[in-house]
Amino acid sequence: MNKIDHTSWSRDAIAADLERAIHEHRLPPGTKLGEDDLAEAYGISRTIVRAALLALSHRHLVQLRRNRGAFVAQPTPREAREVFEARSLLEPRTAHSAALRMTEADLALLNENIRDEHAALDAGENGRALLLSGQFHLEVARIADQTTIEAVISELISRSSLIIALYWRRRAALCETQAHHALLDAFARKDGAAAEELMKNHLLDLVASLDLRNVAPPPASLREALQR
Amino acid sequence: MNKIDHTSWSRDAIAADLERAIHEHRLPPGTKLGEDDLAEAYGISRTIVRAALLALSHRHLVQLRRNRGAFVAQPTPREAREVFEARSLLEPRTAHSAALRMTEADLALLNENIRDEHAALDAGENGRALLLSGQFHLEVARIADQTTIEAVISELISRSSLIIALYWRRRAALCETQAHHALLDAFARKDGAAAEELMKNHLLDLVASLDLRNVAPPPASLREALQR
DNA sequence: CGGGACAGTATTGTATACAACTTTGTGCCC
DNA sequence: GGGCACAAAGTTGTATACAATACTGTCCCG
Repeated sequence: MNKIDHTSWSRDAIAADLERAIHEHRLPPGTKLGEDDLAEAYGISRTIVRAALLALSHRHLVQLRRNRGAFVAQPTPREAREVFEARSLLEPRTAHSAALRMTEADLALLNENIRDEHAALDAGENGRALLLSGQFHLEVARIADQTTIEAVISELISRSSLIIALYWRRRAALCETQAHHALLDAFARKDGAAAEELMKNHLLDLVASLDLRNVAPPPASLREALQR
Repeated sequence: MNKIDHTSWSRDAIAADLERAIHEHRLPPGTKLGEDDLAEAYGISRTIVRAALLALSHRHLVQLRRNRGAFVAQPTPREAREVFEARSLLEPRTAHSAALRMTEADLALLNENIRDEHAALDAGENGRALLLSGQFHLEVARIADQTTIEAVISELISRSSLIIALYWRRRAALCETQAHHALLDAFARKDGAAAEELMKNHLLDLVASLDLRNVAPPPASLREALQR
């Protein structure tokens, strides 16, 4: 693997870099993240890589298996349901708060985000579109000015990206940006109740677009499958 | 510091041990957690201590300051409000679900928990009582069978303990166990709506019992105070 | 030819050595 | 005596060496 150009990677920088790659589906669920590989790729020692992997494991993006290594997490159907259950408890009310606090600058930012997402979709950059879609939700939490809830939602969004990688059914990504457009309208009107309802339905639509029948997620490797 | 007897402490065991000590207020907010001290106390090298501290920092129980060390976190009044805001979004609905799924064994467990809490209070073991009070809330999430939400609540409860250490006003701890008793009644009746409402009010009471006027939390040390 | 034991290889787990930084103490100069 | 520069001590940050464990391939035996 080529060395990634960067003067000096910190633990957090590496964790963020990996999280982004996971979020964009460049590192699909089950991918092994070898310590030596990563250390060489980033040009540092395993010490920092280990710390970054530990950080990602606390966000449930990486599964650590003792003496076996780190793997990009593979949420089960149950975990997938739970993640969206949690999001539906947090995000609608957060959208409500955000609507009431919305400024012109915030609206412009969200609008730009939607535009970029469209552009990414048109260019066939699905990973980037997914990342931007997540950023939209995160931005809403930021606008609601709830740092703590924002941190929780941030993790849930990243996990949602893994869930989508495993269980996405429809290819119709249009509904995504449309829902965001509708939310933006409600935000522009500072209509908290409408934003709350739209967010709630948006999340329900997302879950509905998943195929969570009890098919086991693809194993990390053929070997893994044989061990069961 | 004396060496704590244990054949071999793992990273998670140390993190759990420290978290418990923080939860019970044996390690008050601002306490410096020196790596050498902990390594000697647990009879292991700094490597594992660092990993445990990193884990705790991800739960916002420990604040890591580069080149300065690890300190038991000192939530700001704002953070305190946000933590209870998050709890009030998650816990009432979770209590609702729990009520519908409640079994006799669950009821017995919760009942025992309340009894222990009473006993601890009578014995003047306030730290232990606080830990048990937190466990009650965590147990509810477990009964609701929502692992993901349970993990989030677990962190919020631990942080709440730090908040209470810093901002607790009333000494009247009676309301605590009374609220838990009322919840238990609703659970026994499998009355989800009542449980949801009781939990909501219980959390509101908790916030109301805090003094979150913008007094800065006590500094980690005299030195810290002078630096500002 | 199949299966199991075993050795070799590769990867992770832990401890430790050293570097970098912060803090603390001392002394000089004004 | 106050303040600044500098030196010393202590603590954290990072890399690396070694130990422990898991994986892979080979050989031997039935």
